[in-house]
Parts: sequence; structure tokens; C-alpha cells
Amino acid sequence: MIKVENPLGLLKMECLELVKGSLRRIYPEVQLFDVKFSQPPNPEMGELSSSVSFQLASKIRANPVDIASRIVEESTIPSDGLVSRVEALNGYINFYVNIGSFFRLVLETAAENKDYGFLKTKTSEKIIVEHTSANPIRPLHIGTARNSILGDTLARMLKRRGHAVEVHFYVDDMGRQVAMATYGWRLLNKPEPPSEPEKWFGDIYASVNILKEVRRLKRELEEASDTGDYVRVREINAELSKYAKAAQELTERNKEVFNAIAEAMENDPDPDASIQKLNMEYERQEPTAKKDVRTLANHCVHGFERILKKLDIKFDRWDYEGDLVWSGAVDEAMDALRKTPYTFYEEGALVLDCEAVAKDMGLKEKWGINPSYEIPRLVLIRSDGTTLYTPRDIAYSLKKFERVDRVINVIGNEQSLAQLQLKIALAAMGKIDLADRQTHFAYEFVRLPDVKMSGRLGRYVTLEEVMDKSILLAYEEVSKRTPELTEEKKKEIAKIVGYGALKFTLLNIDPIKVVIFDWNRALNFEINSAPFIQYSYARACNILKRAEKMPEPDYNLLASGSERSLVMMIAQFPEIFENASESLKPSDISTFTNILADKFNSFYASQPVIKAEPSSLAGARLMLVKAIKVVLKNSLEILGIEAPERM
RNA sequence: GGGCCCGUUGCCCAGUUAGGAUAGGGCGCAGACCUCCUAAGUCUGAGGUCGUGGGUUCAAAUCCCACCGGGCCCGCCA
Repeated sequence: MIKVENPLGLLKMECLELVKGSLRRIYPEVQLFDVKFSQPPNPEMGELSSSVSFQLASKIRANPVDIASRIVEESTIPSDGLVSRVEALNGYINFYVNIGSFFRLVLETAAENKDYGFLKTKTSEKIIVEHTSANPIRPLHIGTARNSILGDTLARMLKRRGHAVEVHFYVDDMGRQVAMATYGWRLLNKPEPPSEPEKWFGDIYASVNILKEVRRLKRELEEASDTGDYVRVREINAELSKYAKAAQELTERNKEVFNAIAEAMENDPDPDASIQKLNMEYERQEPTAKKDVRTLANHCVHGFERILKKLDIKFDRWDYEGDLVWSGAVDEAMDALRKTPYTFYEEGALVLDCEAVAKDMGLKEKWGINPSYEIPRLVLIRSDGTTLYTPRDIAYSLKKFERVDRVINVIGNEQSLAQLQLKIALAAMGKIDLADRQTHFAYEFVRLPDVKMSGRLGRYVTLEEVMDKSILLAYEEVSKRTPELTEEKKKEIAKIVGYGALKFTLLNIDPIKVVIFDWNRALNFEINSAPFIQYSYARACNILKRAEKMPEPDYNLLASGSERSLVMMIAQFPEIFENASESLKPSDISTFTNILADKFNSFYASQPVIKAEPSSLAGARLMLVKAIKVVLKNSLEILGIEAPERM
């Protein structure tokens, strides 16, 4: 057997040779251009088609229909090749494969290679995928889950593509948020957190934030009523009722924490100052601050690790922002920026003039930014000398590039400007090459039907909640459908189905689209395609399990439309994978898999496999099922979804 | 005020990077199918101004321009 990685690629090469040969004979003067092949709309039109005549038509001022006919007339088809005939139709050139040889090539390649489809890159790189990087002050919720699941899938795609991938989690222990949470924890006299500490800390953080904001707004309200600014009064009241609602929700969930913090904060004349002080102490490595903040952050980090592990999402490194500052890496980066002509001081703060950098280095043109857009400046160092998030991220970026060639950051779309400013800072430092090798993989929020999720208001649907419900529902389904299974088996399948559905929901929709989270939609196994695909896989497994022998196949007998389109889909898989991983589009895989499962189910319903007559047809169909099994399994694997042998 | 993103059937989405043949799925709706490899399945049907209006092209959901509706950002927050 010939071993090939990409059977469709071979077929395309052969078709290309045919077209090229004809063109050379008919139009020797025409410069050859890129000829693309696509699948015709229905199987009667062959397996591949080319619209080369249309492109040629405008160049040589001729009718595309005539060009197509001439190309076909002039083509000489080798007798031992993969193409059996060529036809012209409506200006298109349609290629029909030699079923015996091409189907054998495709099915035997796919069925006998468990890594089928994972087409390797010719330019392997070292790549960091940074994802999740959630604030270590609250639980992971369904919004951050979108980040984790996308990031995890990107990493897996790139690994399968042949890159050396490191997965990093950036622990933001240096921001004001973590100081705020630690401040609240201290107000409670730092009790040992209960199990699931990150949920508890999330309540503390939200309590502090809400109480602090309410206090500020009340003060502003007094001022506004004193000056008789009633427009402002109305605005503030609206704000206050928003916080009141959040406080209400929080009290319903965790009354003790909220009340205890409320009481303790009464005694603090200026909570903001206390939080800022703690933040500054942490940055200066004051021992108690260091211990408290790190302890809190680590409780949360361990919680993240525990939950994500259940979804089989793991990290190679956890990079702490604090370490970056303390090691002097941030100072170094800032010094380097200070030496460029693009920074200046304003009221004691160090500022980067992003617009000037972009203008001098032609970055707008290079990166496709609207020339009339003035890029906002970036404050690098606060007037009190402490650092800020984006500048710390600049130092982090440099650190990452010490390890790898390429960096992919899975970060919310709302941080686009910050990510751009980061790249501009790199360019300002003369490291434009690094800026070009850094990708912001942006994704949009997951919203609740009426409100946006918000850590600050303590308003979120936690990831674990969704995971648990998903498994529970899947368990009920399994018990209903296959009561004969053992308890252990039911639970195993429930986990595979439940987590699969959750991941699929978030992977199958374009990351840049806002998702409105709907319990019913996410966990409805009729709507969700993951169980459907998994079920198809289980069916394929079942057929193979029941087939006692493997008769000698005759691939020429795979003549039905559904069989032919299945073989073509299998043939396409390596290029689908290649394209998905090059353009970082997990949904290409999920969509493809869904269609494959759909076609397989139609085939399953209409064509017997084991009992097919003659036995050479059964043999060919068994090979088809075997190949489908491999492709379903491999595409689910990329998506991080398990494929159950039975359901 | 400026910048970016989204808009496809009652609902949720694919297709837009790279323009090509009749715009695809799913849910829901109307109906059909288990003496036959698992019905988490299959089949049939109804349902569409691809946000609107121009333009480019032999050809536009896809490219360009303007506008409308929604989201995000423009902080010494992250």
C-alpha cells in the first residue's frame, strides 16, 4: 500500500497537471496563475471542479463556456491515474475520480493510520499559547470557560500540526483586584477558606467592591444634591440601585461574608487608601502583604487547576505577574522604553506616545489600522511609581519570547486596544519582529440573558455549576436510554457526553460573536451536536465490533451518493485540519465533524454494512466505516471531546 | 465625538480570510419510519428582501462606499 498523508492533495495535483497541460497546448502565451479546486454542488458533477475558465475569460476576452470545452477536449487522461474523466459544464471543468483507485487510496490511508488527518507543518515552531489567565479572586465562570476551551483547543491543534507548544497561565496577582480581595479577607481576620475557596473569595471581592462603590456614590449624591445638580442626582440613583440589586443577590448567596465585611468596612475611613496601600506593599515585597496576597491568589489558582483538570485542560506553566515585577523584568522593559524618544513624563507619570510610534514606523499601514484613527497614549508608570497592567504585560511578552518563536494570547476582545498598545511598545523598543509574531486571539463575552456577567458585582454562572448540571442531565439521559448498563458505565458515558456538549457549545460558534448563555440551549442534547457526533461514533464502533470478518473489498461498488460524499469528506479531512490550524479556527473542525456525522447517519439508515451483498461490498463498506471512525475520533480529539465506544 | 466588531428563515448558527453552479445545518412546526448493524437516529414538507441603499464584476451573503440597528473600547482599572 502506498502511504500518503493527504490523498486529496494527490488528486488535486493530478487535476492541476491536466489543466496545465491543456492550457499550455491551447494558450501557450498565457501566464499560468494559481488554479484552485473546489467541490461541485452535487455528486453527479464529479468530485472536484475548477473555475479556471472564468478567470481566463477576462484575460483573453473569450467565452468561459468555450474555454472550458477546449480545455476538456485537449486534456489527456493517464490510464493509471486517479482521474477517470473530465467534463465541461456551464463553464466549469468537472473532474470525476477513478473510484477503484482513489477510494482505495483514501479509505486504506485513513483506516490504517490512527493519526490520519494531522497533516504536519513544514515549518515547525515553538509556540506559547497563553489562555484563561483569569483573575485569581473569583471562580471560573462560563465566560472564562470560553477562553479556556478555545485556548486548549488551539494548543492541541498546533501540537497536532507539529509545533512545540507550551501552554501558559498568567496569574494576575499584582492588580488592584487581588489587593481588594485580600483587603476583604483581612477584614474578616483571614479565616481559612472553606472548600471551593475561589467561590468564597469571589464573594469577598464582590462585597468589598460593592460596598466601596456604594459609599463613594452616596458621597457624590450628597454633593450633587447640595449643588442642586438634579440630572446628576438621577444618574447616581440609577447607579446606586444597580449596586443595591447586586448586593441583594450577594446577600442571598453569602449573607455572613457580606455583612461581616460591611460591618468591618464601617471602621475604615478610607478603604480605597487601604487597598492602594496594600497593593503598593505587595509590589515592594513587604513580607506580610506578600504572604497574604500570594496565599489568596494561590487558593484560587489551585481551584482553577482542579476544575480545569476535570475538563482535561492543563497548563505547562503558571507565570506570576508578581515575579515579573520583583525580578526587575518590568523595570528593565520600562527603562528600555524610557530611552526611546516616545516616552514623556506628565504629572509624575511615565507615558508612551503610541500615535508617534505608529506614525514613525508606519505601523498603521503595516497592520491595517485606519490612518485617521489616533491611537491613544499609554500610561506606563503611575505617578506613585507603581506599575500598571499593560506595561507589565509588555515585560511578560518579552519573557515569553525568550522561550519561543510565536505567542498566541487568548484574551477578551475588549482588550484589543491594550493588545495593540502592547505591540506598539514592542515596536518602539525596536522589536517589531516580536510584535508581528504575537497574535491576540480575541473572543467575545458570554452574557446572561438580561445582564452582563461581572466579577465586580459577583454576578456569574460558575463553570463548575454548568459542568455539574451537564453531567447530571447526561446521566438522566443515559439511564433512560440504556438502563441495562452498569452504574459505573452510565457515569462514565454521562461525563463524556456532558463535558462534550459543554465544550462543543463554546467551540462551534465563532469566537468573535457574543454568546447569550442559556441553560436550556447549552444543555439541550437535541440542539447540541456533540452527543449526535458521539452517537455516530458509537454506531461506527458497534458495526465494527459486530463484523466478524473483513471480506476482500471492492471499492468500485461504493457507488451511491452518500458513500461517495463520505469518502470525499474523509479525503478532505487533512486539508480541513491544515486550514483550521493555520487560521486558528476550531469551528472549522466542529462544523466538518458535524456534517460528517450527519452524512454517516444517513448512510447508516439506508445501507446495510455487515450484511451487504456481495461480500466485497460489505468489505468496502466496512473499510468506509473504519475510516469514518478514525476521522470522527481524530476531529473530536482536536476539540478535546472524548469519543465513547457505546452510548 | 472617534475606532473596532456583529447583523443570514419564528429561534440559534455555518458560509465572508481566498467572489463562482440551486444560500446550508439545527431547534421549533406539519407528517412518515424500529420483525433489519443502537430511534441521542432517518426521511418528507412548509418557512429567506443574506440589516438598508448604491457601486465594482461575466458573476456579490462574500469586495468597495454610505446609512440603520446592536455590542465593545477610547482609565494613573484589568
